Amino acid sequence: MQEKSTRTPNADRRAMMRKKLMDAARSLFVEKGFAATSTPEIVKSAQVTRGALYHHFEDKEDLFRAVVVAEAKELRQAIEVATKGTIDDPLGTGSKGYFEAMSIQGRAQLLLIDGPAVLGVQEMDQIDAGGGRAALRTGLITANPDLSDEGLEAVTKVLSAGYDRAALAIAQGEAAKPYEQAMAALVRATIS
Amino acid sequence: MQEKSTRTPNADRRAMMRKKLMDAARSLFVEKGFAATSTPEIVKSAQVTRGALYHHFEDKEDLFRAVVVAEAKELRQAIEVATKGTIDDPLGTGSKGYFEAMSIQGRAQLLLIDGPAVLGVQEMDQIDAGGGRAALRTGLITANPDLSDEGLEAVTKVLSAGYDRAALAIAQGEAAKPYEQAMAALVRATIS
DNA sequence: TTGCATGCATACAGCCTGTATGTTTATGGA
DNA sequence: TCCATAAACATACAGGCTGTATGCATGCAA
Repeated sequence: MQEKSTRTPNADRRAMMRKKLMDAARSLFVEKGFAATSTPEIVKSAQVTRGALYHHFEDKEDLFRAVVVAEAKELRQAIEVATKGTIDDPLGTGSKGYFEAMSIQGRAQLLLIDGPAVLGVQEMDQIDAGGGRAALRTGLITANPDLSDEGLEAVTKVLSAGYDRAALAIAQGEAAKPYEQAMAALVRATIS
Repeated sequence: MQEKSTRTPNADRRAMMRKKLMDAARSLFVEKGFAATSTPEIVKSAQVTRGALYHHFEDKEDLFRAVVVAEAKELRQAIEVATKGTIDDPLGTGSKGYFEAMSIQGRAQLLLIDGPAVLGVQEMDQIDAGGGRAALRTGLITANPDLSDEGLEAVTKVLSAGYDRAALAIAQGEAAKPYEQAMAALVRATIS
């Protein structure tokens, strides 16, 4: 009479189930895209039932959102760690950190392609808040405090877009170096 | 031996039906996105039946592809027209033409967000071939023939990504000028 | 211990997609 | 002109997916 000795407190249980679903979902979303991934597939991969999924998430999109938010958070933290305590060339360091963090399998697809399409550009902007773009902006300002405040936001956004496209190209198998150099040159030109 | 039928069954009729479906589809895709648009909605809006849709297009994705390809073609032609016969500052002219062409309602969403998500980054790259990016590259080379051939492709891509993000931001209601200036500055820095 | 809330599984209704099948219309040869 | 045929389009159907409703079990608090 082996009682259920695995009496996991509800809070842990909840976190574990969410993680299990999010991991399975992430994997499938990356592999086949959001639209082509069905909830039956996800729960089968996670070895639970759709009841669990819809208990923990509002709907399929909400699960996707959770995956993307977690991904954005990891990216943000990776950049933070990389740039933490760097005194000289924070832009170069941050750039390196960004490319490295974005080389994680599926991350570019999730954050740059499916995210905007499924959640919308506006919401993805929110989710990204404080991510690479913010670091880039402070880096630019630090390197050249004279940068006009007026256009700074726009410059930051388009440069950040360059970084994103570079990361995506690299994720698709293109060589990294030309892109790293291209972005470095653009940033250098911007702050001088 | 049944030889190849050379008959041309009502070509005009065919073109008109395709256009009617593509127009209705474009409108709904822009309004609600690809995934949230159903084929019953599309054909209702076009005042035909799903039979017509599936007669002219393989599936919903194929219809979307047709819409996107047409959109990309219009963009390309608009840029061509704008830059045609410009002697000085072809980059500035092309830039202006690009932004103007990208201000068409829904175009940025279709080409920059839904396109890559639905058709994939690779295929969108094909579809865009000869579009703004090609014009940008030749413009860069013309302005400064010394640009290293090695990294030119990468530079072109990240700059092009900047243009795209700028166009998207403008399409979302942000002011155009800061973005136009930011891109002009980046391009200037690149060719000098 | 008891009653309730939470966690999860099962069942169901509605919609959507793609295909198969039927009907009309136009075309080009006889 | 008329007919055979392929294209154009409409209708019907099968399977799958989403989200919700419902039911049972388990942890928790009183």
